Amino acid sequence: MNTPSHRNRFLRVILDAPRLNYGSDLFDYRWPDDRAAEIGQRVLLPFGRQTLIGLIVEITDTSEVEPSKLRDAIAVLDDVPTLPLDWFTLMRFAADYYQRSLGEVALPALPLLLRKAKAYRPESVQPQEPARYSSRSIRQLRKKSMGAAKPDTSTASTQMPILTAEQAVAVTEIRSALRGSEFQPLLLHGVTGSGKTEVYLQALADVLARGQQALVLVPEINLTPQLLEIFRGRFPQARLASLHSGMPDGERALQWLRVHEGEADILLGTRMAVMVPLPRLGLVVVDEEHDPSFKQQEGLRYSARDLALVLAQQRRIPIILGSATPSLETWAQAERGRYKKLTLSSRAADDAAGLPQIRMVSLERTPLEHGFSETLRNAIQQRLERGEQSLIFHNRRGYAPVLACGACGWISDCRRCSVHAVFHKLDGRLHCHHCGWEARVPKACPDCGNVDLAPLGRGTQRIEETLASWFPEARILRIDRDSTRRKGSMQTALSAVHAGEVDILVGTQMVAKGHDFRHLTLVGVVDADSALFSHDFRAAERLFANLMQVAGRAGRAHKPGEVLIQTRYPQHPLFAALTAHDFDRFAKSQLDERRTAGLPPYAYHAVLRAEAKTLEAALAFLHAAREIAQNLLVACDQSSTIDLYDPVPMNLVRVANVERAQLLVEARSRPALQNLLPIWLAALRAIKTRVQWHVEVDPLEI
DNA sequence: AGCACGCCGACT
DNA sequence: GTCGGCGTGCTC
Repeated sequence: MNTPSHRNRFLRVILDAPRLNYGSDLFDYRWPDDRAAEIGQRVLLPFGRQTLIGLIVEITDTSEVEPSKLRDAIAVLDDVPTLPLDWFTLMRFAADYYQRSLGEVALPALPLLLRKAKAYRPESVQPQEPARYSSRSIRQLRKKSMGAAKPDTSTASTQMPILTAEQAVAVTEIRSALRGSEFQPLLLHGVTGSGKTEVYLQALADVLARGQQALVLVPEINLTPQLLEIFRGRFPQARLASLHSGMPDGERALQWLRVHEGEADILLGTRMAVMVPLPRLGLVVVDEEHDPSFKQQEGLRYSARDLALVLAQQRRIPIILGSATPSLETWAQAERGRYKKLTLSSRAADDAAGLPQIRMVSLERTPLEHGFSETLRNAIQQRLERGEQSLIFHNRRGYAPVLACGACGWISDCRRCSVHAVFHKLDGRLHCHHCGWEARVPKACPDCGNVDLAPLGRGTQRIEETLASWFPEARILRIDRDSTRRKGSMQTALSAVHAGEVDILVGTQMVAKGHDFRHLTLVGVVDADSALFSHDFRAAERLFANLMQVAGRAGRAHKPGEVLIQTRYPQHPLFAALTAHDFDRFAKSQLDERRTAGLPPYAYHAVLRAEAKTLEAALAFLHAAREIAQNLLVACDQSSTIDLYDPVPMNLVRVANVERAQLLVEARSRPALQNLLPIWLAALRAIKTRVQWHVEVDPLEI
């Protein structure tokens, strides 16, 4: 409603409507100048014929927008504290760095309930007074949280364990960094079991004592309950909040609000937690900082680890990056002295088992039976006899990666993707792990009618079957995405392992992460070779991290652990470094290679990806884009700083009937890359094309 | 995201 | 003749 008795100001807002946000995404609305409004408040707006919630980013006296187009904002919402300027600073950084608009970054960072205009209805008020809007769902949320707020009276022991000398040094350094109130990245490099968590806990105790908040990021949803429990036991008085994508909307909004309002002291969460406003933030912890899960793989492709560093820098506070196998980016920074390196080289005092013994099982001359060497099979047998647990690690779910016809060569391919469909024996179906396509296993070969279709290779289901036939008396549990699809099933499975109700655990990457199995003394890796000669320059880094992580599951609580890794290349230098537990050596050789080849962290990558119905269309767009970039580089004399590669089909060229291609941009200078991208993308947006495209800055896979 | 506009095939 | 397919473009 227009109120002619007042003069107008203009609210400049960003909106939660992604496709708008290409180019400029600011919209102006009229707002009477006698009514409260400030930057960082949410505002209810008429937009087309719908009502949306926007975020005020500017308040001005003038507007460039044609007056006939301007409309009145409906109401400024004050049901949630105003978003602070320092939060906008981080959102602005992320938008600029990842080449998105502020709206695309800032609005999705808010919980859905705070973006739902439908929940807002005008309240009946005095005549003359402007109507008030208050959201029912937010009020319900607050009511619910009042009821749920239970003072924790548990008598959990809060005594600090005795630290190793290295832990003590690390804690001292972190304490001094906390006192310094300056940006200080600390790399906590410690093998599994070396007591990184205890160092975090002592740092957190300090932060809590200072009345500050801490943000703790973990890579996996599954790791939050375990760590929350540890925090709760150690800090019974602290107010804990957690956040991950598995949470229902209401719960998410509640946790977010508690943190934003300063009502929570520790926020433990997955990558999204880095986007939460924390008014009293004193410390950031990124656990398993090398983990690829910190990089979001769709939408805004941000690295939560990298944004956490920016956050710490902006707020002038320390940040702890913890890992047994730091990313080479982080390692290089530590080597240059930009991050302070804190090393925990031995297993903690309460964990007398020492480092697990890692042995390579050469497959050069050994005959395999169902994928197992005699050595590995005997080792499992031995554990069964001793009543100890074994973990068989295999990073492939399903029964067999492909089903094939021996007669004519037919192979089970996905109809919509350029990959094989995986044979799942349990449901008798073929599954595409990329697009979700599935079909019944054909009774006979679709091409020649042969009824003998054979599974080729193996997945976790087949390994489980093999072990069950060899060890019929053993209790075998498989943990992978298929077995843990139901909510809570992962926790149930983990409890069974902890309770000693499982003899042999078969699992994918999922079980390798952070879970501490006390009775596990053997880890077997069925096939370590598939990543060894990959074209992806980060494959070795990932393989080393994965193997080290899974090896870390073996031998805790006074029982020595053994790790057997089957390979056809036992002499490979990666394995030599692995068996010696020598990350430093591995990192040095990798960094030397990267430096020579001019790859990250000595170069900076961005990729332009195109998706279209035909590969030709995608490639044609990329060729045009390359031409534009080339001209821009010549114009600003940067041709020698930035290399534009030839557009190529992506490794996985077709997914869900969409053909994909990409163009790699490699820069020797980060600023040069960041200067090129905005002008290049502006030019690309002007191209009229039906090709879908996006850029990714710092891609993990190219 | 919604929603309107607009330009071609197949139908009560 | 109209109904409706979804490509294109706009929303302060």
